[in-house]
Amino acid sequence: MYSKYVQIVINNNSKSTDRLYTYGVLEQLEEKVAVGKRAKIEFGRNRKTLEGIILNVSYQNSLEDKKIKPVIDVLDDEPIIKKELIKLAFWIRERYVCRYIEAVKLMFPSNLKYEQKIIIKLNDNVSRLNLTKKELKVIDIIDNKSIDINIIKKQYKSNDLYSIIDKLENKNIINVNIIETTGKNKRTIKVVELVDVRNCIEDYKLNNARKQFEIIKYLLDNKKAKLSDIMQNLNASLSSFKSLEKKGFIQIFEKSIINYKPKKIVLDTKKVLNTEQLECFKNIIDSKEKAFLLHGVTGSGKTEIYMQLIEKYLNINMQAIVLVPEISLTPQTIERFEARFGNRIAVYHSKLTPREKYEQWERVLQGKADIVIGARSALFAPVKNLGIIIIDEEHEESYKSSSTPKYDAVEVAIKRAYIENCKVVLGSATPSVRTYYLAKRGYLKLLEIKNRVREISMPEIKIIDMREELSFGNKSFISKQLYNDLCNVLNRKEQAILFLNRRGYSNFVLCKECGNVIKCSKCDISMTYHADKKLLICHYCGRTQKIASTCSNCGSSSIKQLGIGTQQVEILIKKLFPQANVRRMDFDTMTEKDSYSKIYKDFKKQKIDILIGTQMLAKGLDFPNVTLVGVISADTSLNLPFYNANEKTYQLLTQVSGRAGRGNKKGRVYIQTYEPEHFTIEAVKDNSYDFFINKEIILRKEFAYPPFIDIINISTISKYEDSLKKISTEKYFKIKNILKNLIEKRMVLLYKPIPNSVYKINDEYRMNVYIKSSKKSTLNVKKAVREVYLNEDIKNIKISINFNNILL
DNA sequence: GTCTTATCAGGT
DNA sequence: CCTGATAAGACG
Repeated sequence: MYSKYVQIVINNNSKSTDRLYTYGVLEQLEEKVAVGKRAKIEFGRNRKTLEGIILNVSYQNSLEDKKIKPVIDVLDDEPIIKKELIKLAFWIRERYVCRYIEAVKLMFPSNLKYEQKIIIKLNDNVSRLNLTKKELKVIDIIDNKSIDINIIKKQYKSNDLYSIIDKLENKNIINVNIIETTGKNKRTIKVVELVDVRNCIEDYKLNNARKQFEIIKYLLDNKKAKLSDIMQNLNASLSSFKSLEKKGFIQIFEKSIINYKPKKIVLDTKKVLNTEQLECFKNIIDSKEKAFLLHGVTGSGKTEIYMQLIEKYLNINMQAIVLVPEISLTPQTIERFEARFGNRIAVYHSKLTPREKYEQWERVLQGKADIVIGARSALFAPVKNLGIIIIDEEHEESYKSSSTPKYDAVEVAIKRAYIENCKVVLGSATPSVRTYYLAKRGYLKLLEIKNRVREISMPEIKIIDMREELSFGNKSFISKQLYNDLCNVLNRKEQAILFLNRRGYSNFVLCKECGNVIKCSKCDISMTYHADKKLLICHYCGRTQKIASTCSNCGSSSIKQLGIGTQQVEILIKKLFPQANVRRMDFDTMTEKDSYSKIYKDFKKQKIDILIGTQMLAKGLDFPNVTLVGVISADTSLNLPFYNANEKTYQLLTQVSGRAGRGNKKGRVYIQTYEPEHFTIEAVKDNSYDFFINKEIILRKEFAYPPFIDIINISTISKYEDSLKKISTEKYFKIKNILKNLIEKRMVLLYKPIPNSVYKINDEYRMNVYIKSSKKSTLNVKKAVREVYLNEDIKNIKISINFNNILL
């Protein structure tokens, strides 16, 4: 009966449909079906047809034909996911323990969705005679309106609704209408074209219709025009057009437009690579290896290497994907690429509307763009002939997805490169421990650039022991040395950056009498005082509340602000240097769309003397006149309770230090800390990545942390604390039982469910189970996690599975 | 995701 | 023995 079969994943997200279903292909669709296209199918006893994505086509099948339903229609003319990306999706499903559909959905924009709605309408003049009780009940619910069947379902609770609907339809009492949305919601405009020129002028009927005649005249001049334009110019109404169309004079049709206006671009010429750069470039082009780690100090000209690599592949008709951290995806970055490569660039980032995302995606699919630049999701761009993937600042946290599947774009990029047989280059001045270790083990080829491009020396880094400051009687959070040098910088009309990784005014507000700390009512976390708004703000959920003058717990008025934030630094610095122009750049001052570029421009024009901010300004800012960088406190980051706290601190401090001395003047960096002897701080001071990484790798091995083992974390999240505790314990024992053998053999360490470091966030509680697993056992652990946490329905509880990822 | 069937408590 | 609520299972 069927000559072909397709394996389909159904586009719905539920525990038991996480598998492939076989459908048969009838003769009339034989030519149309293909891997990567979407298909319209019937499923179960659903009235609606559903959408599925064809992941495989075969000629044989083990099931009997009579048990197989046919594909109703094929929804795409061309595949929307190419085979290689399907392969990648399968890999993602295994690696990050998610469902097929969750992995497959990464590959195409979310608004590309086929859906059906069933709308019921009561016919006119219905007689209520001879109807059953149930039929009357349904009619009462419909109540003279057009209504979605789901709304009826909610009110009419028994399960025979569809048979009642059928009866009512047969009795001609109601009208059942199925409405399809294809999701191909391109932006369209209506265009009017004159089709029958000779007839229209002479046609007598037009003499009475003045407006219609005007329209014809207008079209005689213009031939084709936008409907909205004519309507505006002639003040005509739609009905005039409709009747002209009926008479056959004009034709109205929809034309899709893409909101992509090619800009005028001043092309930039390429720079000459120096010896070190050239060697890296050649290494990547010539070697047989696919994956490279480009470890180059800040200012070593990695971007120029990327550009020339891209050019190389464009010249042989291949395309490139460039991933940059979300935070660096600024107009400046894009302009830099446009200046080199012109308009054939597609940009992906999280601030695009669904439709804009779709448009960018489609440009790539249709081969209208050769370079895709974007945050992590750009990795899945439907590039046809992929030549190279570049990941800049590969150590950045933003490459790890925070929604399911919680993939790591760096790992996935390497996988994609192997599947598509293309190159992948990971670049960083401070490679992550994971990546560096991969290179050390030979999975990546390590390329190093030790010198800055323009023979600018690295900044001088001074560590300031804040304990000493205290013993000298300096209770302020600005050390004497930093203060003095700030004065010097201002005198020399140079610029300074002060860095503190905590926004707001103070860290928390405490009552000195009873020790009560003001916490967010919805989250289990202390509120941060914001001096500018005079409000307490929760940094987890954004909730605000007024600060009271007395303690809500004991009524005492000795309320104290503890811990410093950027706002407090701003206030102090303005007090210390009233003549200087001081500005702050953090999440709170970035409320408006162009605030970033505003501060950026002002700083560049040297309208700002001292810029204070959070990690936002640690990345990528390149200002030649900045000669001083001050890190107010290195300890906040160093003492975070994560196994990668050292790594993150090293990266952050190195990045922020790199902001100093990028011009001809020598830069200086002051790092204030209470732990100057910490090896991370020492490594930053000596600018020695090698020293840091070797020590850190030893520590990771000793304490059994990634990359030596895998950590899988399962977060259970719920509004209902009691059932959360119950379920998380139940699940824990269940998985403990499955993994019994591995635990006994000490291949797997399973920890009891513990409350998340911030137990309550936005009124939801979180419990975490951590599993440490030897690399050999990881597959088995993942299998068990899938069985216990993914294949069972858990009421009112959300599950989040994280693989080698740090949570909150 | 949607629908059907099984099961059980509670009521007639 | 009926009813309603809820959990479990199947869909190709």
